[in-house]
Amino acid sequence: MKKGRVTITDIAKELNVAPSTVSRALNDHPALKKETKQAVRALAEKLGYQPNFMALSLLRQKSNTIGVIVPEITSHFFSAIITGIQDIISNSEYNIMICLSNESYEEEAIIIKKLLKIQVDAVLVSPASETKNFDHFRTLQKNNIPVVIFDRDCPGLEADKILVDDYAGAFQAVEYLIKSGCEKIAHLGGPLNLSTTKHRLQGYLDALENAKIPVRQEYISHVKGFSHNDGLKPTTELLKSSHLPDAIFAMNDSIAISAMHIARKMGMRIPEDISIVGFDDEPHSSYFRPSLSTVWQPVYSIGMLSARIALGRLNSDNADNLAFRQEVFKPELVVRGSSRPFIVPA
Amino acid sequence: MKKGRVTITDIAKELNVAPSTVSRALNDHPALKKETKQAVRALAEKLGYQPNFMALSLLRQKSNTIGVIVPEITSHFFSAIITGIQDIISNSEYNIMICLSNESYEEEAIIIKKLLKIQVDAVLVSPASETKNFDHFRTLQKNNIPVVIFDRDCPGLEADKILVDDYAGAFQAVEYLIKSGCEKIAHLGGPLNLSTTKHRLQGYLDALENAKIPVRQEYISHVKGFSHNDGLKPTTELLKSSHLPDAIFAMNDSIAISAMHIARKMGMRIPEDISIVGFDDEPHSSYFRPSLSTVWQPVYSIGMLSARIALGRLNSDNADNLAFRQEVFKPELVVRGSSRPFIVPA
DNA sequence: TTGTACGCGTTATCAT
DNA sequence: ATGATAACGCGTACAA
Repeated sequence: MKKGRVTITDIAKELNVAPSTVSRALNDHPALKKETKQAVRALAEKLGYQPNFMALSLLRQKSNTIGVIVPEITSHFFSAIITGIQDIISNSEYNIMICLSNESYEEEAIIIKKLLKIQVDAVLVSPASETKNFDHFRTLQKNNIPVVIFDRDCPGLEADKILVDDYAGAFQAVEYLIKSGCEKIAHLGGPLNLSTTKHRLQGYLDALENAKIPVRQEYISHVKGFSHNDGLKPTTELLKSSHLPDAIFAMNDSIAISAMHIARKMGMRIPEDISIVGFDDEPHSSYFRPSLSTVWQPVYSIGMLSARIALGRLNSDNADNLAFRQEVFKPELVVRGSSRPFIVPA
Repeated sequence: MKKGRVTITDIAKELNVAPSTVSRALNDHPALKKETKQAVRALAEKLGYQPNFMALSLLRQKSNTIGVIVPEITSHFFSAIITGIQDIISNSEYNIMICLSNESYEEEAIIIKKLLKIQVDAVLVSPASETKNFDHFRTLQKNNIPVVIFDRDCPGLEADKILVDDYAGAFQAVEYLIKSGCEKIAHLGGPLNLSTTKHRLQGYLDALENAKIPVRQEYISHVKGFSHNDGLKPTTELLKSSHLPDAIFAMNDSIAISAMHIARKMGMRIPEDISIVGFDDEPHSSYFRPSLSTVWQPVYSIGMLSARIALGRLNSDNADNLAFRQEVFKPELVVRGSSRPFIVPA
């Protein structure tokens, strides 16, 4: 009796053949007698033989692992993207390793070192909000590891990119607010170095300009964070000012919801006194009262496409020569109860 | 010039020493001349040497990977647990591989085969709601892979378990509803083979009995799923009946929120006409109007403790002999606006 | 103090 | 049709 797992050598000994024969039998090598093949397979089955993944990895210099780096997973946004990635990759030969940067550049850099160490075959990444320098991603590329950027762009970095047209989404949202009769529209934005929030701000600004509404700096604030609690203070300050806005366009649903919360606490009616629009269309947003108007993003598709592109790079031999892909998904405004009704003319 | 990564052999050649010497220098072997050690380390540094993870894995027969299986990650509950797990494990030498069962027994079994194949060193798992047989977990154990069960219990399976006292949480919630004056309390429950929802149902039943309130079967329904949409139909049916309940205890926040939605749609006032209490305390629940009364669970701690216990098994040599741990966290009722106020006497 | 040889499990190449 | 051997990169028992 032998301890440990059963190896091809074990099978070989038992059958009085060479290990290489066993290997060939298991891999369905054409030049092999039917009987030997069958005998080997039968015994392998009986002994519960499992190929040793690490030995193969060492031999092929390939970990069969794809790294995925996201800022966090507690929001529906990233968890849904990851679900999309999983669903594609779990049907491939690859495994996926999910890593959380906690929006920290430093942690992101550490993660990349770790992924380099375990020799991942590809990396999908949505950079931390702190990240301004992309050299750590370039390091991956220098090691022949394909990098796919999703959701948050890295200007200047050459890589496959799956993005969302945040500018268009924001523009559409603010244009709608204007058409519904709002004139004093505030924006609760995010970090300026983040492509997504930067573009949302730009969409807001351009929609105002397009309607010849002057931009007022006191209507724009930059929230330090992405969750409910982070929106409370900025909203309070905004609504305490002498010039009350009649609408708020928030950079995401969580902030929009905390804005709704504060507005109501201060005695304002939604949407009669103030319209509120978010971004992301998180599943619970439609269950608020009033239900939250927001901008929907194809989260699941973003994940699936990112994964598919990564697999494409890994499977095609001439992958290196292929031009980088840049796909931009269109978001969609979803009008609900937190903003004044307005039928866009067809 | 050589392609590929630099290995200890490369360093050895360049320095005219044996590979083993390089290995020893890098591992700070005591019996080695200071100068050789320094020379090797200097060159290793210069060449950017990185130990080959796969070679080490093969040598030690250890993947340094811990598998984590959860039903899904889009709810805050599991994503927060995973964040807790990550935070502990990322400070160890281990990597973590997150796998989604999608509440399916079949997928769970496939995942376990995959984890077995890559020879994970330990597995943390919260079983799918479909899972009734735990032999696939036992298979892991037979392969000397420690299994840590969290949140959802596996009756009859001997393993480390990190659970929550769902019974107490439910009992507390329903007892509170009774004391606040509710008499016709309905329950929107989950699958009966799931320990969590089964215990919540039992807590509900016992709290009623404890108050000598007869149980009415038409007040109990079993929701097929865990998300908002799944709660709509059961709630509608419940509230269409001739015997209207004056309270609903839902098995989780999402279902509670869809119950609030339907109740309001049918013209009921919350909490005047009907009290609603959920379970989980998802972050957005406090922002609903009225804010949702619910039962809080220490999600992050569940994750951290599960990870710590797994690491403990992996690091101690006599781990096999150690008795299995079973930790049960206490949940806590959080009374908010969706249920009638009631001050519990001190 | 350092070099040699072997093994971890597998496959590919060369030989028979 | 199948066996022997080398190689992937590293650590270590043994030899020197």
